[in-house]
Amino acid sequence: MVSSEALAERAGTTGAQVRKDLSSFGSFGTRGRGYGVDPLHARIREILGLTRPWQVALVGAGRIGSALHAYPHFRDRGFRIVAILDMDPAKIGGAWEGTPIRDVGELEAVVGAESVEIVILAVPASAAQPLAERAAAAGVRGILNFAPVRLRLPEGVEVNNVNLAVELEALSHALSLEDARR
Amino acid sequence: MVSSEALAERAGTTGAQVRKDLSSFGSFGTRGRGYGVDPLHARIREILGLTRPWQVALVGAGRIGSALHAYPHFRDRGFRIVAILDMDPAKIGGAWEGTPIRDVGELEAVVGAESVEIVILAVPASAAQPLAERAAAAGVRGILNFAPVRLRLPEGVEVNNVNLAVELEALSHALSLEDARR
DNA sequence: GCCAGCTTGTGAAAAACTTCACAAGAAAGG
DNA sequence: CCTTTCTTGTGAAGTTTTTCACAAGCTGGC
Repeated sequence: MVSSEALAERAGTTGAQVRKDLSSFGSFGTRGRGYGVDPLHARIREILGLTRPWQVALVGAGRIGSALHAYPHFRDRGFRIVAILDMDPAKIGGAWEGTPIRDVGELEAVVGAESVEIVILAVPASAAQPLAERAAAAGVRGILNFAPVRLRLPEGVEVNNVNLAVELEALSHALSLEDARR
Repeated sequence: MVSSEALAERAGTTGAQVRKDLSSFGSFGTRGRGYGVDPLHARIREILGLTRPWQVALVGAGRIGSALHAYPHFRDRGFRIVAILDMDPAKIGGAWEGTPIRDVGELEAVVGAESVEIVILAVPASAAQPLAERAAAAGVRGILNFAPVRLRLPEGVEVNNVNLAVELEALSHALSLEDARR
């Protein structure tokens, strides 16, 4: 068992916050005892939609793509990278750990054939928008976008942006504030 | 010139929000016209602390480290990766684009010699906490942490976490919600 | 020089989120 | 079986953030 307070300490928040958040998905704690770790874990996996695997295509076989492909926590949580696409002829025809790198021109075909629901976009900023549009048109439901552009896509396509420069800039801002306070 | 509404559209928010946010740093728009692009850009760089370069050490020369080192937008914004550290003897002694890869045992020495203020931590989860502590003790002020652990550090050290698995999980959650609505 | 048309900056209102605080319930020990 | 101890779940209070709405102010044209 684990208490809301113990969870809060690990997550960097308060017990009340943890309880409020969890209670919005139903009440599965036990008063006086806390939350059972296994049931809680199972429930969170359910809430996050991790109880079934997701078919993922990796678009962009550059350095970021390479890092993401090797990232063990994706596979752990049921994200299956079923295809890798790139536009560089030097890379097309190669393979990463058995998964072939295919021509990005085949995007639509791959999405259809492999029932791809999520695309990880790890391409240069200039290539991102058209590729995202093609993926969306081909039926992809979610895009994890590493390109530093805000994608404009039709309603119904979920986009999650990761902008590495912004993360460093946030640090820079925080440190500058410190400096200014002195 | 650019209006708050135009900025808002690009950023995915509202004009009122943009104006409130900007006004908290002083008023540098012109009524009836909007904001001058160049002054606005300069002011934001100032606010983010990007008017001077930051000395950065990259700890972890794996795939993520490699992607980050090659990421052009860091250098663009004044983040100078002045040192690369790793624990793998096969990598130590090598170099990336002229920057030598050094033994992570030299962390403290490097931080001192190069006046490193920011560390990018791109190491496995198990190695992150001790390395973060060492960096903090050596005088590093900010850490950009890619390891999926919550670092516990003394007050005054800024930490910014990037958790790639969480980003995909957020997508998964959003798509599951859609499914549930049907 | 004045009027018309825009757009900022900002109080006030509304909404969202967090914290407080405590009744309700569960378990362990006697 | 009763009492003590602990921790959840949740209304209410408090705080923060966002939206609304409009006076203030700039610019261009006449």
